[in-house]
Amino acid sequence: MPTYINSAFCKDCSKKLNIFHFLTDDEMNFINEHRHEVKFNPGETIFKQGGAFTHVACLTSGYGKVYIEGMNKKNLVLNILRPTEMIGGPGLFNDFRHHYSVSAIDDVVACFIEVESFMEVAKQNKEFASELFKWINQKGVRNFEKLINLTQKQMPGRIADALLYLSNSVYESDKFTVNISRQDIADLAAMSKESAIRIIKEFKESGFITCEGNDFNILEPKALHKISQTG
Amino acid sequence: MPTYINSAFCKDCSKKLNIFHFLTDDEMNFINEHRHEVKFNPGETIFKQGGAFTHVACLTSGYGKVYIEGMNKKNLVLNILRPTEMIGGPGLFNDFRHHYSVSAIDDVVACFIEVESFMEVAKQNKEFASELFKWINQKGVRNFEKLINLTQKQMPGRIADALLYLSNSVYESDKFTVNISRQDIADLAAMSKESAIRIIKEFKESGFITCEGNDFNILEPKALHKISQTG
DNA sequence: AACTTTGGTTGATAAATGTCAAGCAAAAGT
DNA sequence: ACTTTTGCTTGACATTTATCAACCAAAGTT
Repeated sequence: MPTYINSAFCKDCSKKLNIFHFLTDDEMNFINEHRHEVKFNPGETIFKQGGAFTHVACLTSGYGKVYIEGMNKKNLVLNILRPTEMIGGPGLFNDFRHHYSVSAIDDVVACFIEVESFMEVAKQNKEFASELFKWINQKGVRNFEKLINLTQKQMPGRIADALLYLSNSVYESDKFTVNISRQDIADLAAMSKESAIRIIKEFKESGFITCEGNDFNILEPKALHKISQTG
Repeated sequence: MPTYINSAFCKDCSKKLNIFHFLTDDEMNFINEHRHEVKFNPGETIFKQGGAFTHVACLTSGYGKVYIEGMNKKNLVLNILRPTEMIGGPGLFNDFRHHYSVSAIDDVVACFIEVESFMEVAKQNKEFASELFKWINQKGVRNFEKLINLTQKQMPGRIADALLYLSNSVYESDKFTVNISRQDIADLAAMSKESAIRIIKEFKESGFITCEGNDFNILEPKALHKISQTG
């Protein structure tokens, strides 16, 4: 089983990433020449917090977990990545270090683009640069929301947010089977694993959701929204 | 007393802002033609969260408070601005709304630059664009740190962070007199006013700081650092 | 001078949350 | 088939933190 492949052409995958929409054919080819693909096994580290920011990456298949390694070995999960999502971070154009880690949840294929080439294109192409600004700032808005959610809501509100996030943005269905652990859900909502389990149980008993093992079903999304709003 | 003035020339103030270092004279003049200054009284709103992002601003004198208006009328103070600092936010190149509010702490003069002109220069000048990317991502890193500090430290660690921030980054001295309220300090550390007061009292009793009213003196910065590290 | 308002402080209490320990079930290894 | 490990779950408990109420002092008002 090869861990280094270069099967797909950039253009195919980039169709789904609107950040690449404004590239010319030449620029697309340039990017294509400065990229490579890597396969990861479940649990393996794709980006390591503190490490050198040498490449931007793009998940072409599989799920990934983006998390900040915080204090006392505690992680804060920022988001769950699906194909096809780009992975960057605030080290770009800055200190060129990774400020979060990314690990493979299941079998993952990631496409790595050399950061110099990526930035060169960003400097050449104004539209691309604008999209990049937009992309970075969208992440920024999401982090603001996370800051408020995690500091001003109590546990039921935070778990409601986490479940709605998984349902709406990750698995895109009311019914979904998670491939992340309870600890990951807890790290998404910034609480202890035990507390997360207890709140999920409460939601189950209230009839807002069903949950057998890793199978979730959001029965009353409106109720969860309300809990999220209330705090 | 005029509230609309246009006294200073852009170039003077921009010397201190390294983001403007790479502008040509023409670009500088262009910015200069598309800016205006406004005076604010203490407490007045400079940027309003949710409002249209029509201008980037720069504090030319006085102190400002950047805060997210969260749930249940609770605010989260992101940082305290001093002259000469630029104010933007993740609405730029994105949805062109403000995602935080900014208010004047004391008498403030702010210089507003039209966002279209600002972006035009960013698209023209690659070096400026790079600096802008860097600036935005530096804010992003700081927000990551805030996310960890506020979700993974308990109150003493968070107050230690707040005091060190005020000492090192805002008033730039071990001895300083705050012009913000106890509530603001609490909002900086994401806790209730009463809790903030209590922790400050504990630090006083431990001999780490002195504090009479608004006069603070950091006696043992190392002790505060340790508390910040421990959580 | 008397009154009101505002921000700061304190104590008592209740609520929220984490920690610890134990138990359980499924999966993995031998 | 047995053991071991791993992740999930639950209960009891301790700690952290917010809330509420009262009080105080300074500053502003009448």
